[in-house]
Amino acid sequence: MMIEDAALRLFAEQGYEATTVEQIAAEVEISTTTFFRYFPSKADVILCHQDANMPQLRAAIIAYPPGESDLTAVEHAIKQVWVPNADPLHSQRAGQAVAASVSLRGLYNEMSRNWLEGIAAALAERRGLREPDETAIITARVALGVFNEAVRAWGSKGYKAGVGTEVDRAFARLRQLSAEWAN
Amino acid sequence: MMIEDAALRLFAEQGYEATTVEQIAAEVEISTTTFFRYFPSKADVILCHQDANMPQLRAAIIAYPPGESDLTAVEHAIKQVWVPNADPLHSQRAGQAVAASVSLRGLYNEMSRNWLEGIAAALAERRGLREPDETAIITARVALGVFNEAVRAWGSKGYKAGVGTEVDRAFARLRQLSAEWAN
DNA sequence: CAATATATTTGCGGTGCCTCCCATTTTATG
DNA sequence: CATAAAATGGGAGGCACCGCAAATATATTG
Repeated sequence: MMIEDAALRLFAEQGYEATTVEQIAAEVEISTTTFFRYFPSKADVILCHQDANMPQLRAAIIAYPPGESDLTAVEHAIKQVWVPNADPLHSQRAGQAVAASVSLRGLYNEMSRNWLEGIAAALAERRGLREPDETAIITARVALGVFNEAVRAWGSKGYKAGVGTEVDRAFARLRQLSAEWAN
Repeated sequence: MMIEDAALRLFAEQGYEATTVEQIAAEVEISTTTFFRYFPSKADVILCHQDANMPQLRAAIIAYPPGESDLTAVEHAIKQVWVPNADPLHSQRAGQAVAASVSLRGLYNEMSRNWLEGIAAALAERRGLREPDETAIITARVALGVFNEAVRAWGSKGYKAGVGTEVDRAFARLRQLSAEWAN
Protein backbone atom coordinates (compact mmCIF):
# COMPACT_ATOMS: atom_id res chain seq x y z
CA MET A 1 0.00 0.00 0.00
CA MET A 2 1.26 3.43 -0.95
CA ILE A 3 0.29 5.13 2.29
CA GLU A 4 2.33 2.65 4.29
CA ASP A 5 5.45 3.14 2.20
CA ALA A 6 5.30 6.90 2.40
CA ALA A 7 4.64 6.82 6.13
CA LEU A 8 7.51 4.45 6.89
CA ARG A 9 9.84 6.54 4.80
CA LEU A 10 8.86 9.73 6.59
CA PHE A 11 9.15 8.02 9.96
CA ALA A 12 12.64 6.85 9.10
CA GLU A 13 13.62 10.31 7.86
CA GLN A 14 12.32 12.54 10.60
CA GLY A 15 11.08 10.26 13.35
CA TYR A 16 7.65 8.98 14.25
CA GLU A 17 6.47 11.72 16.58
CA ALA A 18 7.77 14.46 14.32
CA THR A 19 5.78 13.16 11.38
CA THR A 20 2.18 14.32 11.25
CA VAL A 21 -0.68 12.50 9.63
CA GLU A 22 -1.17 15.56 7.50
CA GLN A 23 2.32 15.15 6.04
CA ILE A 24 1.75 11.50 5.25
CA ALA A 25 -1.56 12.30 3.63
CA ALA A 26 -0.01 15.11 1.59
CA GLU A 27 2.73 12.77 0.41
CA VAL A 28 0.21 10.40 -1.13
CA GLU A 29 -2.13 13.21 -2.08
CA ILE A 30 -5.09 12.15 -0.03
CA SER A 31 -6.89 13.86 2.79
CA THR A 32 -6.39 13.03 6.45
CA THR A 33 -9.95 11.78 6.46
CA THR A 34 -9.03 9.18 3.90
CA PHE A 35 -5.92 8.26 5.85
CA PHE A 36 -7.99 7.42 8.89
CA ARG A 37 -10.28 5.42 6.69
CA TYR A 38 -7.44 3.07 5.88
CA PHE A 39 -5.68 3.06 9.23
CA PRO A 40 -7.55 3.36 12.50
CA SER A 41 -4.65 5.31 13.96
CA LYS A 42 -1.28 6.70 13.01
CA ALA A 43 0.43 3.94 14.95
CA ASP A 44 -1.37 1.24 13.03
CA VAL A 45 0.61 2.08 9.93
CA ILE A 46 3.49 0.32 11.60
CA LEU A 47 1.74 -2.32 13.59
CA CYS A 48 -1.32 -3.62 11.78
CA HIS A 49 1.06 -5.78 9.79
CA GLN A 50 1.87 -8.24 12.51
CA ASP A 51 -1.64 -9.39 13.23
CA ALA A 52 -1.73 -11.07 9.85
CA ASN A 53 0.37 -13.95 11.17
CA MET A 54 -1.95 -14.87 14.01
CA PRO A 55 -4.27 -17.27 12.19
CA GLN A 56 -1.41 -19.33 10.82
CA LEU A 57 0.33 -19.27 14.15
CA ARG A 58 -2.76 -20.55 15.89
CA ALA A 59 -3.23 -23.25 13.30
CA ALA A 60 0.37 -24.36 13.62
CA ILE A 61 0.07 -24.62 17.39
CA ILE A 62 -3.15 -26.57 17.26
CA ALA A 63 -1.82 -28.93 14.65
CA TYR A 64 1.39 -29.70 16.56
CA PRO A 65 1.57 -33.32 17.78
CA PRO A 66 0.10 -33.55 21.26
CA GLY A 67 2.94 -35.67 22.53
CA GLU A 68 5.24 -32.65 22.74
CA SER A 69 5.09 -29.98 25.43
CA ASP A 70 3.11 -26.75 25.03
CA LEU A 71 6.30 -24.75 24.97
CA THR A 72 7.69 -26.80 22.11
CA ALA A 73 4.47 -26.34 20.19
CA VAL A 74 4.72 -22.56 20.46
CA GLU A 75 8.42 -22.54 19.67
CA HIS A 76 7.85 -24.63 16.60
CA ALA A 77 4.93 -22.52 15.42
CA ILE A 78 6.98 -19.33 15.73
CA LYS A 79 9.83 -20.85 13.77
CA GLN A 80 7.51 -22.18 11.13
CA VAL A 81 5.23 -19.18 10.68
CA TRP A 82 6.81 -16.00 11.99
CA VAL A 83 10.48 -16.50 11.26
CA PRO A 84 10.12 -17.12 7.50
CA ASN A 85 7.80 -14.12 7.16
CA ALA A 86 10.07 -11.74 9.03
CA ASP A 87 11.31 -8.98 6.78
CA PRO A 88 14.58 -7.54 8.12
CA LEU A 89 14.13 -4.10 6.59
CA HIS A 90 10.60 -3.69 7.82
CA SER A 91 11.54 -5.12 11.21
CA GLN A 92 14.40 -2.70 11.48
CA ARG A 93 12.34 0.36 10.64
CA ALA A 94 9.49 -0.72 12.82
CA GLY A 95 11.89 -1.68 15.61
CA GLN A 96 13.60 1.69 15.54
CA ALA A 97 10.33 3.57 15.49
CA VAL A 98 8.93 1.50 18.34
CA ALA A 99 12.07 1.95 20.38
CA ALA A 100 11.89 5.71 19.97
CA SER A 101 8.22 6.30 20.62
CA VAL A 102 6.23 5.75 23.76
CA SER A 103 2.89 5.63 22.07
CA LEU A 104 4.12 3.14 19.51
CA ARG A 105 5.40 0.91 22.26
CA GLY A 106 1.94 1.12 23.71
CA LEU A 107 0.34 -0.18 20.58
CA TYR A 108 3.06 -2.77 20.19
CA ASN A 109 2.40 -4.18 23.60
CA GLU A 110 -1.28 -4.10 22.87
CA MET A 111 -0.53 -6.34 19.95
CA SER A 112 1.56 -8.60 22.16
CA ARG A 113 -1.45 -8.94 24.39
CA ASN A 114 -3.49 -10.17 21.47
CA TRP A 115 -0.78 -12.66 20.68
CA LEU A 116 -0.76 -13.79 24.28
CA GLU A 117 -4.45 -14.48 24.23
CA GLY A 118 -4.30 -16.09 20.82
CA ILE A 119 -1.46 -18.39 21.80
CA ALA A 120 -3.04 -19.29 25.10
CA ALA A 121 -6.32 -20.06 23.35
CA ALA A 122 -4.56 -22.17 20.75
CA LEU A 123 -2.73 -24.13 23.45
CA ALA A 124 -6.02 -24.74 25.18
CA GLU A 125 -7.60 -25.93 21.98
CA ARG A 126 -4.69 -28.23 21.34
CA ARG A 127 -5.43 -29.95 24.61
CA GLY A 128 -9.17 -29.96 24.03
CA LEU A 129 -10.02 -27.26 26.55
CA ARG A 130 -12.75 -24.69 26.11
CA GLU A 131 -10.68 -21.87 27.46
CA PRO A 132 -7.06 -21.53 28.55
CA ASP A 133 -6.10 -22.72 31.99
CA GLU A 134 -3.28 -21.39 34.11
CA THR A 135 -0.77 -23.69 32.47
CA ALA A 136 -1.65 -22.44 29.01
CA ILE A 137 -1.49 -18.81 30.04
CA ILE A 138 1.83 -19.11 31.81
CA THR A 139 3.32 -21.06 28.97
CA ALA A 140 2.12 -18.45 26.50
CA ARG A 141 3.54 -15.63 28.63
CA VAL A 142 6.90 -17.32 28.99
CA ALA A 143 7.11 -18.23 25.32
CA LEU A 144 6.23 -14.70 24.25
CA GLY A 145 8.75 -13.25 26.67
CA VAL A 146 11.47 -15.45 25.29
CA PHE A 147 10.43 -14.67 21.74
CA ASN A 148 10.51 -10.93 22.39
CA GLU A 149 13.97 -11.27 23.82
CA ALA A 150 15.05 -13.12 20.68
CA VAL A 151 13.73 -10.32 18.46
CA ARG A 152 15.42 -7.75 20.67
CA ALA A 153 18.70 -9.62 20.39
CA TRP A 154 18.25 -9.83 16.65
CA GLY A 155 17.80 -6.08 16.55
CA SER A 156 20.80 -5.40 18.73
CA LYS A 157 22.85 -7.29 16.15
CA GLY A 158 21.62 -5.09 13.35
CA TYR A 159 19.00 -7.52 12.03
CA LYS A 160 21.76 -9.43 10.33
CA ALA A 161 21.57 -13.15 9.74
CA GLY A 162 18.27 -14.88 10.37
CA VAL A 163 16.02 -14.42 13.34
CA GLY A 164 15.84 -18.18 13.51
CA THR A 165 19.24 -18.35 15.13
CA GLU A 166 18.25 -15.93 17.85
CA VAL A 167 14.98 -17.74 18.48
CA ASP A 168 16.85 -21.01 18.79
CA ARG A 169 19.31 -19.54 21.21
CA ALA A 170 16.70 -17.88 23.39
CA PHE A 171 14.59 -21.00 23.73
CA ALA A 172 17.66 -23.11 24.39
CA ARG A 173 18.60 -20.73 27.17
CA LEU A 174 15.13 -21.00 28.62
CA ARG A 175 15.32 -24.79 28.68
CA GLN A 176 18.68 -24.60 30.31
CA LEU A 177 17.35 -22.25 32.98
CA SER A 178 14.32 -24.47 33.46
CA ALA A 179 16.51 -27.17 34.84
CA GLU A 180 17.52 -24.76 37.58
CA TRP A 181 13.98 -23.71 38.30
CA ALA A 182 12.28 -27.09 38.42
CA ASN A 183 11.40 -28.36 41.82
CA MET B 1 -2.96 13.67 46.99
CA MET B 2 -6.37 15.18 46.35
CA ILE B 3 -6.12 15.17 42.57
CA GLU B 4 -5.48 11.46 42.54
CA ASP B 5 -8.49 10.66 44.70
CA ALA B 6 -10.86 12.76 42.63
CA ALA B 7 -9.52 11.32 39.41
CA LEU B 8 -9.80 7.70 40.51
CA ARG B 9 -13.32 8.33 41.73
CA LEU B 10 -14.37 9.88 38.45
CA PHE B 11 -12.68 7.09 36.51
CA ALA B 12 -14.60 4.51 38.52
CA GLU B 13 -17.87 6.39 38.05
CA GLN B 14 -17.83 7.16 34.36
CA GLY B 15 -14.84 5.36 32.91
CA TYR B 16 -11.36 6.52 32.08
CA GLU B 17 -11.85 7.71 28.52
CA ALA B 18 -15.09 9.46 29.34
CA THR B 19 -13.44 11.51 32.06
CA THR B 20 -11.68 14.61 30.87
CA VAL B 21 -8.78 16.31 32.56
CA GLU B 22 -10.96 19.38 32.73
CA GLN B 23 -13.46 17.51 34.88
CA ILE B 24 -10.79 16.26 37.22
CA ALA B 25 -9.33 19.73 37.51
CA ALA B 26 -12.74 21.24 38.18
CA GLU B 27 -13.38 18.68 40.90
CA VAL B 28 -10.33 19.84 42.83
CA GLU B 29 -10.77 23.44 41.75
CA ILE B 30 -7.54 23.84 39.87
CA SER B 31 -6.81 24.55 36.24
CA THR B 32 -5.86 21.92 33.72
CA THR B 33 -2.47 23.58 33.48
CA THR B 34 -1.91 22.88 37.13
CA PHE B 35 -3.06 19.32 36.67
CA PHE B 36 -0.34 18.74 34.12
CA ARG B 37 2.12 20.28 36.53
CA TYR B 38 1.54 17.46 38.94
CA PHE B 39 1.02 14.63 36.48
CA PRO B 40 2.88 14.42 33.18
CA SER B 41 -0.17 12.84 31.60
CA LYS B 42 -3.71 11.84 32.41
CA ALA B 43 -2.69 8.20 32.50
CA ASP B 44 -0.04 8.86 35.10
CA VAL B 45 -2.67 9.53 37.70
CA ILE B 46 -3.22 5.81 37.78
CA LEU B 47 0.23 4.51 37.07
CA CYS B 48 2.89 6.72 38.58
CA HIS B 49 2.22 4.93 41.83
CA GLN B 50 3.85 1.66 40.91
CA ASP B 51 7.27 3.01 40.15
CA ALA B 52 7.74 3.80 43.80
CA ASN B 53 8.43 0.15 44.58
CA MET B 54 11.28 -0.26 42.16
CA PRO B 55 14.18 0.82 44.39
CA GLN B 56 13.17 -1.54 47.19
CA LEU B 57 12.57 -4.32 44.72
CA ARG B 58 16.00 -3.85 43.24
CA ALA B 59 17.57 -3.77 46.67
CA ALA B 60 15.79 -6.93 47.72
CA ILE B 61 16.97 -8.76 44.62
CA ILE B 62 20.56 -7.66 45.04
CA ALA B 63 20.60 -8.56 48.70
CA TYR B 64 19.20 -12.04 48.17
CA PRO B 65 21.70 -14.82 49.00
CA PRO B 66 23.65 -15.72 45.87
CA GLY B 67 23.25 -19.43 46.45
CA GLU B 68 19.66 -19.35 45.26
CA SER B 69 18.57 -19.09 41.63
CA ASP B 70 17.79 -15.78 39.93
CA LEU B 71 14.16 -16.74 39.65
CA THR B 72 13.91 -17.35 43.37
CA ALA B 73 15.52 -14.02 44.07
CA VAL B 74 12.90 -12.19 42.00
CA GLU B 75 10.06 -14.22 43.44
CA HIS B 76 11.21 -13.49 46.95
CA ALA B 77 11.66 -9.79 46.26
CA ILE B 78 8.16 -9.51 44.84
CA LYS B 79 6.67 -11.26 47.85
CA GLN B 80 8.67 -9.15 50.23
CA VAL B 81 8.25 -5.74 48.62
CA TRP B 82 5.30 -5.66 46.28
CA VAL B 83 2.83 -8.00 47.92
CA PRO B 84 2.68 -6.23 51.30
CA ASN B 85 2.30 -2.85 49.62
CA ALA B 86 -0.52 -3.96 47.33
CA ASP B 87 -3.72 -2.12 48.09
CA PRO B 88 -6.72 -4.16 46.93
CA LEU B 89 -8.99 -1.18 46.37
CA HIS B 90 -6.44 0.76 44.41
CA SER B 91 -5.47 -2.34 42.49
CA GLN B 92 -9.06 -3.03 41.64
CA ARG B 93 -9.79 0.46 40.37
CA ALA B 94 -6.54 0.64 38.48
CA GLY B 95 -7.05 -2.87 37.11
CA GLN B 96 -10.51 -2.09 35.83
CA ALA B 97 -9.42 1.16 34.25
CA VAL B 98 -6.43 -0.46 32.60
CA ALA B 99 -8.54 -3.31 31.29
CA ALA B 100 -10.96 -0.86 29.73
CA SER B 101 -8.59 1.60 28.13
CA VAL B 102 -6.09 1.09 25.36
CA SER B 103 -3.98 4.09 26.18
CA LEU B 104 -3.79 3.11 29.83
CA ARG B 105 -2.63 -0.34 28.87
CA GLY B 106 0.01 1.40 26.85
CA LEU B 107 1.38 3.24 29.82
CA TYR B 108 1.03 0.16 31.97
CA ASN B 109 3.16 -1.87 29.63
CA GLU B 110 5.62 0.97 29.47
CA MET B 111 5.92 0.64 33.22
CA SER B 112 6.37 -3.10 32.90
CA ARG B 113 9.23 -2.43 30.57
CA ASN B 114 10.90 -0.32 33.23
CA TRP B 115 10.40 -3.11 35.68
CA LEU B 116 11.90 -5.56 33.23
CA GLU B 117 15.00 -3.48 32.84
CA GLY B 118 15.22 -2.80 36.55
CA ILE B 119 14.91 -6.43 37.48
CA ALA B 120 17.35 -7.57 34.81
CA ALA B 121 19.85 -4.96 35.99
CA ALA B 122 19.41 -6.00 39.60
CA LEU B 123 19.94 -9.65 38.71
CA ALA B 124 23.09 -8.70 36.86
CA GLU B 125 24.35 -6.73 39.81
CA ARG B 126 23.61 -9.63 42.12
CA ARG B 127 25.97 -11.73 40.07
CA GLY B 128 28.55 -8.99 39.81
CA LEU B 129 27.93 -8.16 36.15
CA ARG B 130 28.13 -4.70 34.64
CA GLU B 131 25.05 -5.17 32.54
CA PRO B 132 22.45 -7.90 32.21
CA ASP B 133 23.27 -10.91 30.12
CA GLU B 134 20.79 -13.09 28.27
CA THR B 135 20.16 -15.21 31.32
CA ALA B 136 19.24 -12.20 33.42
CA ILE B 137 16.92 -10.78 30.77
CA ILE B 138 15.12 -14.02 30.13
CA THR B 139 14.72 -14.67 33.82
CA ALA B 140 13.35 -11.19 34.32
CA ARG B 141 10.93 -11.61 31.42
CA VAL B 142 9.70 -14.95 32.68
CA ALA B 143 9.35 -13.76 36.26
CA LEU B 144 7.44 -10.66 35.19
CA GLY B 145 5.18 -12.72 32.99
CA VAL B 146 4.39 -15.06 35.83
CA PHE B 147 3.87 -12.15 38.19
CA ASN B 148 1.49 -10.45 35.80
CA GLU B 149 -0.47 -13.64 35.49
CA ALA B 150 -0.71 -13.80 39.28
CA VAL B 151 -2.07 -10.28 39.47
CA ARG B 152 -4.51 -11.05 36.69
CA ALA B 153 -5.69 -14.14 38.54
CA TRP B 154 -6.03 -12.08 41.70
CA GLY B 155 -8.21 -9.65 39.81
CA SER B 156 -10.35 -12.34 38.27
CA LYS B 157 -11.13 -13.47 41.79
CA GLY B 158 -12.29 -10.03 42.80
CA TYR B 159 -9.07 -9.00 44.58
CA LYS B 160 -10.18 -11.02 47.55
CA ALA B 161 -7.70 -12.69 49.85
CA GLY B 162 -4.04 -11.78 49.49
CA VAL B 163 -2.08 -11.51 46.30
CA GLY B 164 0.53 -13.59 48.01
CA THR B 165 -1.47 -16.76 47.45
CA GLU B 166 -1.76 -16.09 43.75
CA VAL B 167 1.91 -15.27 43.44
CA ASP B 168 2.78 -18.49 45.20
CA ARG B 169 0.55 -20.48 42.95
CA ALA B 170 1.79 -18.93 39.73
CA PHE B 171 5.45 -19.46 40.58
CA ALA B 172 4.74 -23.01 41.73
CA ARG B 173 3.09 -23.68 38.40
CA LEU B 174 6.09 -22.26 36.58
CA ARG B 175 8.45 -24.54 38.48
CA GLN B 176 6.25 -27.49 37.69
CA LEU B 177 6.24 -26.62 34.01
CA SER B 178 9.97 -26.10 34.11
CA ALA B 179 10.46 -29.78 34.75
CA GLU B 180 8.75 -30.45 31.47
CA TRP B 181 10.78 -27.89 29.58
CA ALA B 182 14.24 -28.72 30.85
CA ASN B 183 16.44 -30.56 28.43
C1' DC C 1 3.76 46.77 58.40
C1' DA C 2 5.37 47.43 53.83
C1' DA C 3 8.04 46.32 49.94
C1' DT C 4 10.26 43.14 47.40
C1' DA C 5 11.71 38.67 45.76
C1' DT C 6 10.06 34.01 44.67
C1' DA C 7 7.01 30.34 43.78
C1' DT C 8 2.83 28.74 42.24
C1' DT C 9 -1.11 29.07 39.55
C1' DT C 10 -3.66 30.46 35.74
C1' DG C 11 -5.57 31.75 31.08
C1' DC C 12 -4.90 31.54 26.43
C1' DG C 13 -3.48 30.33 22.00
C1' DG C 14 -1.87 26.70 19.36
C1' DT C 15 -0.81 21.87 17.59
C1' DG C 16 -1.87 17.24 16.60
C1' DC C 17 -4.71 13.08 16.74
C1' DC C 18 -8.94 11.58 15.85
C1' DT C 19 -14.33 11.49 15.11
C1' DC C 20 -18.67 12.56 12.97
C1' DC C 21 -21.36 14.21 9.28
C1' DC C 22 -22.56 15.50 4.77
C1' DA C 23 -21.63 16.80 0.09
C1' DT C 24 -19.10 15.39 -3.95
C1' DT C 25 -16.63 12.70 -6.95
C1' DT C 26 -15.32 8.36 -8.85
C1' DT C 27 -16.29 3.67 -10.10
C1' DA C 28 -18.99 -0.28 -11.07
C1' DT C 29 -23.28 -2.24 -12.77
C1' DG C 30 -27.46 -3.07 -15.50
C1' DC D 1 -26.42 6.16 -20.46
C1' DA D 2 -28.55 6.07 -16.09
C1' DT D 3 -28.39 4.52 -11.51
C1' DA D 4 -26.52 2.59 -7.53
C1' DA D 5 -22.50 1.94 -4.70
C1' DA D 6 -18.13 3.06 -2.98
C1' DA D 7 -14.44 6.10 -2.18
C1' DT D 8 -13.06 10.79 -1.10
C1' DG D 9 -12.96 15.44 0.66
C1' DG D 10 -14.05 19.39 3.69
C1' DG D 11 -15.36 21.31 7.84
C1' DA D 12 -16.56 21.49 12.58
C1' DG D 13 -15.44 19.92 16.90
C1' DG D 14 -13.44 17.39 21.05
C1' DC D 15 -9.57 16.26 23.79
C1' DA D 16 -4.70 15.82 25.41
C1' DC D 17 -0.94 18.46 25.83
C1' DC D 18 2.67 22.40 25.22
C1' DG D 19 4.68 27.04 25.85
C1' DC D 20 4.30 31.54 27.29
C1' DA D 21 3.36 35.55 29.85
C1' DA D 22 0.33 37.57 33.25
C1' DA D 23 -1.56 37.24 37.82
C1' DT D 24 -1.73 35.67 42.34
C1' DA D 25 -0.13 33.82 46.54
C1' DT D 26 3.72 33.13 49.70
C1' DA D 27 7.94 34.08 51.85
C1' DT D 28 11.65 37.13 52.90
C1' DT D 29 13.49 41.11 54.03
C1' DG D 30 14.02 46.34 55.72
